[in-house]
Amino acid sequence: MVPTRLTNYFVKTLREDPSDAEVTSHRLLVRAGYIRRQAPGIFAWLPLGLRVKSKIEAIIRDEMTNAGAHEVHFPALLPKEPYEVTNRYVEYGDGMFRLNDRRGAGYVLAPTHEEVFTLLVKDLYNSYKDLPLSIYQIQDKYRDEARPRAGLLRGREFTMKDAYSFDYTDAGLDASYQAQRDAYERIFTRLGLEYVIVKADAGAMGGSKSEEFLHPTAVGEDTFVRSAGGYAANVEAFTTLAPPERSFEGLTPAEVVDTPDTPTIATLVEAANTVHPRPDGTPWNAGETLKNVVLALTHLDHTREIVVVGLPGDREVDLKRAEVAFAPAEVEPATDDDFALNPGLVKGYIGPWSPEGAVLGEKSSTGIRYFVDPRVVSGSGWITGSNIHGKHVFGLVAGRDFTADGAIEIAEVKAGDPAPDGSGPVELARGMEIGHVFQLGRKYAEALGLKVLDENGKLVTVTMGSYGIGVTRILAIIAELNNDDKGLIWPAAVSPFDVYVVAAGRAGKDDAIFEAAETIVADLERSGRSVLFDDRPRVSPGVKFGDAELIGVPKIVIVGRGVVDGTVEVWNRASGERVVVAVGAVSETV
RNA sequence: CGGGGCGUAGCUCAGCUUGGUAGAGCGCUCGGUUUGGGACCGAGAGGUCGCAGGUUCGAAUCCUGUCGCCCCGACCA
Repeated sequence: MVPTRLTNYFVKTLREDPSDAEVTSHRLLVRAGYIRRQAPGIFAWLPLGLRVKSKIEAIIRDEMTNAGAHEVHFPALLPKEPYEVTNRYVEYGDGMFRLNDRRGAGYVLAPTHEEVFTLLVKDLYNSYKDLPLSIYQIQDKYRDEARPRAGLLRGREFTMKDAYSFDYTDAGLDASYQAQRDAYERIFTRLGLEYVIVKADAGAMGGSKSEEFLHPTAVGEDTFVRSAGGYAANVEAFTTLAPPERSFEGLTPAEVVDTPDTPTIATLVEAANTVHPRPDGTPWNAGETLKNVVLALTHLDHTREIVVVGLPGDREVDLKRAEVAFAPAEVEPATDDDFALNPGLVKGYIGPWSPEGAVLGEKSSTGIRYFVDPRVVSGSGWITGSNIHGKHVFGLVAGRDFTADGAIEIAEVKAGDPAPDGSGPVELARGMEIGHVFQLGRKYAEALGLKVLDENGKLVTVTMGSYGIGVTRILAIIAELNNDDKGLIWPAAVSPFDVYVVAAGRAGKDDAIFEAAETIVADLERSGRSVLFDDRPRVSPGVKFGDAELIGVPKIVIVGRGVVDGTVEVWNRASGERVVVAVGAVSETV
């Protein structure tokens, strides 16, 4: 092996932080000469960056092989037709880069590759005997993000390992899914990345099961919940633990009460305690009111529908959860125009019931669909609007006085809410998605006609899984996690080089230092270590030490003034510890 | 798409309020001194001040427009 010498390696470190980088990983990767920005969210990779990326990819490949998956490689540039068949050409919206060739034919820069993987298998396989199959690639993906940010953490071009499994039975899919999931656990462990496996929303993609691997970090973009008892879920996938239903026995009848000037929950609670205190004297609280929120859904066919959702007054609507609950429709708060078009809704005093009868629900006077939070169980009593301006109704009981068109998970999740599996209260945390395993089911195979003959000679549709890992995002997260005020500190598993050798002397005067350094570098290379050698002849030691720290190779060998005594220093980048070692003993010490 | 900030040398920035022939530090080239924590001296190279209009005898500076970038939010299989 030929050692890599700084005198002719393609790397330049920057003395100051680049002005357009704010996040630590972005700042250091640019400063230390790993990447350069080309356009927002698009980066060029320099030799150091490529080496780290290759290390990560090698670990992924290794574990993909262990999981029985085979590597293939698709183009990033693909014809648009497969994406039209599954309708993703439209559904992906502005997020997809689209372009035309010279004849006007449509192409896309692939945001993900489900379609072409499916078609490839369809092209080659016809029999259940060929299944199961897992294939993967490591390829650049293109997504025209509305706002790329934080350097590599959310780019428009990024490297992803995407794997796809093909089975002809549901049990087979479960096994393939589990194999990938296990491989992910091994990969993230080898990379030294903490992760939480959370239940993810699977609805929109038509699949049955989905889990995300989140790395818990404050810079994360996803909010998830977890309990001490081991439950973890994306907030979109969190399900509410509903209280038990109660009998109507002994419940007082509903009562309309004057509550002027109480358009908000806070004013309502205050008024309730004044004008209609609870018989036993304990104060009413916001959680006992039923807040009815008007939402506007835009369906795929662009029709607009007004719906009302009832939830405890101490909860806000979480629009992300709402999007999932109403998918594929888009959700937004109702506008003044919506209210104008629905005079049956008395703003500030909306409720499912009125003295004249039901106001909300498909079968009510308005016909507006009405959904409730799962906490609104049969037998629960509420303070809510009476659809008369300035009046609320007390003791309105679900199941007795009103019914809804269904329960819906739309309320915000709060710290302390009980986990649905009974494992205790949950806490909220931030995380960054680093992997996603997904049972796609038969959606793509169905759309693209991927079928095989089974044991009985019957055509069956194949069931699929897709499994992604964000390679470049992982690189950024590792950088984000491993640094100090001097620069990067790579874990050995992904460091661009195993050892960094500094010749701390001046060529021409300290030739013994350079000769000793050459010997050490050769020894290290012979022992199988990759070496980055700072052999710059006339650079002062301070600059060399600074660059060594910035670049972040975990083991640094300083060949300098100790050479006269036949010693050098082995410097641990992470701990800062330096130990003196005989020149001949370096390769067994580091 | 909404809010904020910024575009001046390779990099980081000053200059703009109050218009008058474009600056600093770092980096780069040449010569010399220096070498265990980002040395120093001397001599250089390098910028149509994002772009386009306008005001003015004169615009980096004032006005209008436009493009781009960064951050926050919305959005994000």
